[in-house]
Amino acid sequence: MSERTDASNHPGSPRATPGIRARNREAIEQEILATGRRHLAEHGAAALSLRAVARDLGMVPSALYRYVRNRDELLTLLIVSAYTSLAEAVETAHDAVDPDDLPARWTAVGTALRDWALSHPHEYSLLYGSPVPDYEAPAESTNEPGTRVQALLVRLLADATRTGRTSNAAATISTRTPQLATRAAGPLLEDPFFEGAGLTAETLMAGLTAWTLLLGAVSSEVFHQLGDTITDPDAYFHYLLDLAGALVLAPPAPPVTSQAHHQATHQAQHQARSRS
Amino acid sequence: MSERTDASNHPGSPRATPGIRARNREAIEQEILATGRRHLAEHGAAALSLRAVARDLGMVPSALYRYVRNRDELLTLLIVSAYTSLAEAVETAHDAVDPDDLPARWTAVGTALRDWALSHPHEYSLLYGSPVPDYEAPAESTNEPGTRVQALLVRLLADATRTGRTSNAAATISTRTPQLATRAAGPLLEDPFFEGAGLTAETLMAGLTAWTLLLGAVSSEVFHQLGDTITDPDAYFHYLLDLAGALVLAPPAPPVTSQAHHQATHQAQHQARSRS
DNA sequence: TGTACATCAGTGAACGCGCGTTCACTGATGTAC
DNA sequence: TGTACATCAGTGAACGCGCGTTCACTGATGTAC
Repeated sequence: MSERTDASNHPGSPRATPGIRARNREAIEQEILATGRRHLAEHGAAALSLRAVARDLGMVPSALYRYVRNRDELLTLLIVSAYTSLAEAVETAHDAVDPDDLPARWTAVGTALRDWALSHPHEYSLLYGSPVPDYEAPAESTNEPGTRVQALLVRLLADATRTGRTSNAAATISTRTPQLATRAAGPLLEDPFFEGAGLTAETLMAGLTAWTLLLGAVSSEVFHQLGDTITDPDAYFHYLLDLAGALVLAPPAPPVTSQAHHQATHQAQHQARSRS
Repeated sequence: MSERTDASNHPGSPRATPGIRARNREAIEQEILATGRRHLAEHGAAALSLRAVARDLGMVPSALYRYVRNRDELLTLLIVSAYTSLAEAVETAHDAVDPDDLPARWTAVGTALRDWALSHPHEYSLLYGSPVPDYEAPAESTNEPGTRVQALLVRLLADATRTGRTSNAAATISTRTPQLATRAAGPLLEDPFFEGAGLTAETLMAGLTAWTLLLGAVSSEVFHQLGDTITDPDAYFHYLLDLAGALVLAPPAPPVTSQAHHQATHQAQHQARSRS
């Protein structure tokens, strides 16, 4: 094999050995993605055009077709890239936190999501805004990166369930909640995505509520639907985030005497038992 | 004046008396709006074009400029029209319900909003989805129709506050909520839109939470973000709607003995007093 | 090591499309006297 | 009542723009023998 590659070195060629074409190809694929991302960030998905990207790369438009089947495929690549960027931001924030502090994990996820959205508004729109007309993302390339954040939250729910630190706030404030939860969440619990996490219907639905509230809060801010009346978006967001977290997770143990701590733990375990 | 109009009837003209031009003008303005709406509904805002609308009307494109300054103005008209259509749907549903049954009013508003959104997805996207690129809605024409639904909800909150039927669920499930509420809602309470409703910071923020949750639920459904895992969107929506309502309104008096009803009323009034 | 061929990246021209907007114009409708 | 003029709706042609995509091509890179 190495002989092959040596042999491919024509005399006088100053370039490195293995697959000069393959190298260039990968480099250019990266450049295409990068300028695609830039265009997306600056002008939004609707204005994304193969011609414009080619222009920016100093290429003729038709050249792009060596790398991409058509405009839709470029869009798909960018969607995957955006999901990945978001997921990495969120996972990094999440992993920087004491894994045993469940509310802190929720807060980290929520704030990271919001920060990412505010600094990548067009990407956020592409992922969680109105669908791009006449485009449908192919599930096979989009599903996995598109659910990493949710998967993280399912792990959080699973940890909470396992250690008896889920909240039953929803049932507390609305007596009709449990039956509605069972009806809505029943089939979901058998979905591979949730199966194995050991969630109850109530916990799953509380989690979905928190997620919906989080996305709603971020969307209303990114899409400028708050009007100019909301003067302190930070406070508004953290109110919602705190409330959403409280729907899912039991309140954190207050800084207390060891005896009170004992009680809290006991209570949590009791909850866990009565749930199974 | 009637002489004038009579005089304008040329001999042989079969048309009615007052302002044949004015009549035609209004009729055509309506037609433009109607076909604009149709295009919006069928292809979405991004695909809305003056030329296409003109084509559908059997006119030459330049003719539209007699009625509309440019494309953006048409878009503005359609936005106002969509807001109005939504508001009318919601108000009708709301007014069909016993005004003293606060939870029923909330449910009516929520379901009407969802139904309207599901049957007008592109209009909903235009109002509550990602912003249209390079377009900013002029506040002066958009503000009033764009806040009718929220105004309705503020009235609901005001009624609840006045009769002591607000919920303090948020404070119950998260102890940090009240201070966060004060911080976030403080300036808002002085906004003319909320002033005079007599809301507390907590109630206002609970209302905003409910609204965010409602929009989040509807958006996730209209924008197909639920994935195919959610098999029963009705149940999912009603779970969220019920929960959102319970954040704002005290639980409805159960069907009880008159004595228990007495107690409930007493308790509600106590709440109302302790709040002021 | 050298030669013949295959592969591949990128070019340049062209296709057909739809868009918003301007402009000088015609002919009907309305108005003043 | 009749005439002269003003207003207005709608026409038709044109401007300049950008888009996605196809196609035959050149020349460099890689491969088989």
